[in-house]
Amino acid sequence: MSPKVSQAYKDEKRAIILEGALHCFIDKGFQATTIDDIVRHLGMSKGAIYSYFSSKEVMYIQMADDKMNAMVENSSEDFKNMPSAEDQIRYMFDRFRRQSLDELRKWLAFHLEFMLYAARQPELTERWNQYANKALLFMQEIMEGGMKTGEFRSDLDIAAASRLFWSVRDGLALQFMLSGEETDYKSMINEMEKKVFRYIQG
Amino acid sequence: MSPKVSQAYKDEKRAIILEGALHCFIDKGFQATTIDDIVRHLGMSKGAIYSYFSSKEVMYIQMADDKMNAMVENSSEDFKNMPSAEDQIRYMFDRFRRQSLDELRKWLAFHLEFMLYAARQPELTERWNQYANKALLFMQEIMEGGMKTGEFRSDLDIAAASRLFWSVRDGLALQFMLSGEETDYKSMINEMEKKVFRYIQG
Amino acid sequence: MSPKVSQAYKDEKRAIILEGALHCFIDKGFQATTIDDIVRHLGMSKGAIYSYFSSKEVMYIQMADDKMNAMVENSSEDFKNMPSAEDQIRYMFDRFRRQSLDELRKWLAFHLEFMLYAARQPELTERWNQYANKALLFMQEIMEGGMKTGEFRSDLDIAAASRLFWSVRDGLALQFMLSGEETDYKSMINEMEKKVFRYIQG
Amino acid sequence: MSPKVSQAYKDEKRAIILEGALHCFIDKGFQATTIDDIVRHLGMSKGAIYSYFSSKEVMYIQMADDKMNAMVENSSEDFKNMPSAEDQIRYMFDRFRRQSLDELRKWLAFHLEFMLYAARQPELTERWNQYANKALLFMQEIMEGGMKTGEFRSDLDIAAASRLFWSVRDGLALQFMLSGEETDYKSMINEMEKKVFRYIQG
DNA sequence: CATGAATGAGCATTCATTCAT
DNA sequence: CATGAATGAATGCTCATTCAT
Repeated sequence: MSPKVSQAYKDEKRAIILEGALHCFIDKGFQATTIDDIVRHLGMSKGAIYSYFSSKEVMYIQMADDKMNAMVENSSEDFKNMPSAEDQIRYMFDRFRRQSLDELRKWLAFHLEFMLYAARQPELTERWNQYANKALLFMQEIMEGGMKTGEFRSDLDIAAASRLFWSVRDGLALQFMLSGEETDYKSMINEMEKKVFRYIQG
Repeated sequence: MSPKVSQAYKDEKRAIILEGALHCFIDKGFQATTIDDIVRHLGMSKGAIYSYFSSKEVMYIQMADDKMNAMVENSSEDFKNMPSAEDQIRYMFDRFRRQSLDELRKWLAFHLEFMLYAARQPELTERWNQYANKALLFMQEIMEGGMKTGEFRSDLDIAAASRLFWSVRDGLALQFMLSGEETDYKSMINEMEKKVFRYIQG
Repeated sequence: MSPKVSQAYKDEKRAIILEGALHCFIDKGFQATTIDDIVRHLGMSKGAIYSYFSSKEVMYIQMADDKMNAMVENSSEDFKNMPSAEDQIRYMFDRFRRQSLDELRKWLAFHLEFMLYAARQPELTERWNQYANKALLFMQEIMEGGMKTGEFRSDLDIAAASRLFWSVRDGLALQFMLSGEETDYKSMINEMEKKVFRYIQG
Repeated sequence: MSPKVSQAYKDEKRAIILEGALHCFIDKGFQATTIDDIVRHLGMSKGAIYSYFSSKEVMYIQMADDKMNAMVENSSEDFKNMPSAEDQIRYMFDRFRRQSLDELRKWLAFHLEFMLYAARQPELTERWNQYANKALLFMQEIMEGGMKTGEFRSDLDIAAASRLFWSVRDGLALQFMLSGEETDYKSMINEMEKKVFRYIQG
């Protein structure tokens, strides 16, 4: 498997490495994962990995970037034919509900570890903030839509409501990070959904 | 057969070490902090530290334990002469408000890093859950009190409300972990306070 | 049964590779130059290079060999129609003068690095010595010529004088390896030229 | 062997490490010497070495610095009671003669390798030039003394003569770097000595 | 034949922990 | 008891060389 491989091949390999590394990072954490762990998991040579990523950190950042972007982009796609803002927000809650606690925990562990990592490196903090803003704007646009159609109360503070939405989502996830039953989690999402709608619909 | 050093001396020294290590862990994170960092910060010998704690990890766990216990205990103390449940909860919000964003961020970074660390070690996960339950119970007791005095609505699901309280608190903190202004943070606490009371008072 | 590629083509390619590698070795040194540096500089594939040279070391040795031989051969060529020994030696000094300090430094760096490299490998030491002897003989022949024509003093110790010539040349170059002005260098060559002639002409 | 060791102990250990590393660097060259080589040669742990020197490069530079300074300083010491400039210069030649070819070769290999290394790093080039200047000044002072006492010819260009002295010394050493007999080397030093004196005494 | 992706031994450096003094 | 020098396994990364396509 060697020379003159297609760009598609390279892209795929790159994705495979990222996926394998992600698996390890989720399993043991970024700092605790060694390159050898990744090598072992992927059954690939060290050199191969380093020919696609110049450092463990670059891999990590790239991975976080991809994940962060995917989150907002995936939603946008599904929203194409949802005219109602309420539907859009209910869809978001559905997505939360669809994710199993197990998945949630892995996702959150990765997410939080990267946040802590970013908190100690100015240029990453900046990137993180851009992502956070993207998520906030995404919500604000939905809410703006809802206000225009009269679905939501007219005196809604969009910025605050958007923050509240994510804050509720993050807080909830954090509560169930280390313990809790799937059913309790789902029912709390329902509870939160009600509260959020009570708040934005007045 | 002299007592050599008193127990009090030992306890104090132990506390000093823990405090110095905490400073470093907050500053750079647990994994990134080296024993030499702590030694340098404390102006103490490596051997001294190792005679009080058998490993860096033991120090970390002990420290987290102390912090977690202190949190609930401190509140309990102040609650002695607060008969009203509403006052007690408002007091909690006051404590959140009194903490500067800067302090919050440091506190949260330590808190989250330890949570991630605990998530990967079963025996620590257990300990963490005990703490989380303690915090939940603490809130539940307050709410129970509020229901008895009629301050809160009678059909309140105490367990859910308690979870909601902490969830709101955590979510809020997370929102402001990497960016955001002090004033925005404070006003969101106020907003959350209103929402929480609307929820528990019906 | 086609000749595929002609020998001439191969020789040319070989020369191109050697030239490109030389550029890199002079720039960064042998050990510090990676095959990738050479590949990048030549715009050629790794495989191509390895099909002409079995290792980086072989390339290096070949290159040094070529350079060493070229040095003496070039001179011999130009000497064809110089009957006077004095002219021949003056011509050598002219060649030194014509080389800019910048060129000299690059040339010397390569030369010295190879010498150090050779010093640690018996078979290369041998080869180096053959070259050194060639250079000495080359000078001795000139001087012998000069003695026959009576240009140089009759009691000249040819071997010593030849060593002295190269020793003067090397020492001078070494003096200016890391610093010094072009003009100082040139004037010292002149000075040395005078001294050498005073010595050999008596 | 451990805590609260004296400064003398540390200095000694530092010197031992430097000496051991020098041995390896001379043997295999700086780049080719691995930390493990040094560890093996010294029978010491890697950590111990790194607690005295922060990197292999720092060790190398320190070592070169020491050697370069030692050269001039040693001579200065011996010159205290040598009133005649001629004696001083003859003493220098004696020192050259006293050094065996074997020692010379090792010394020169280290010297040249460091020079090549320095040539590629601006801040080291600077340091090297300072040393070279020191050596030049050292000679110039001797010659100045000789002119004052009338030992040397009055129209001597001190700067040029000083350069010539070192240039002769370096060129000679280079000639014998890879081959040559001890006796030839010694007799060429004698020859050079004569030439130098003929030059400076007129 | 040419290509360049893959290999993996090798390297400099770090750091938690130990233990001689 | 306290000290801090010593240890050495572990880690991230490099690069000459190979060989499947």
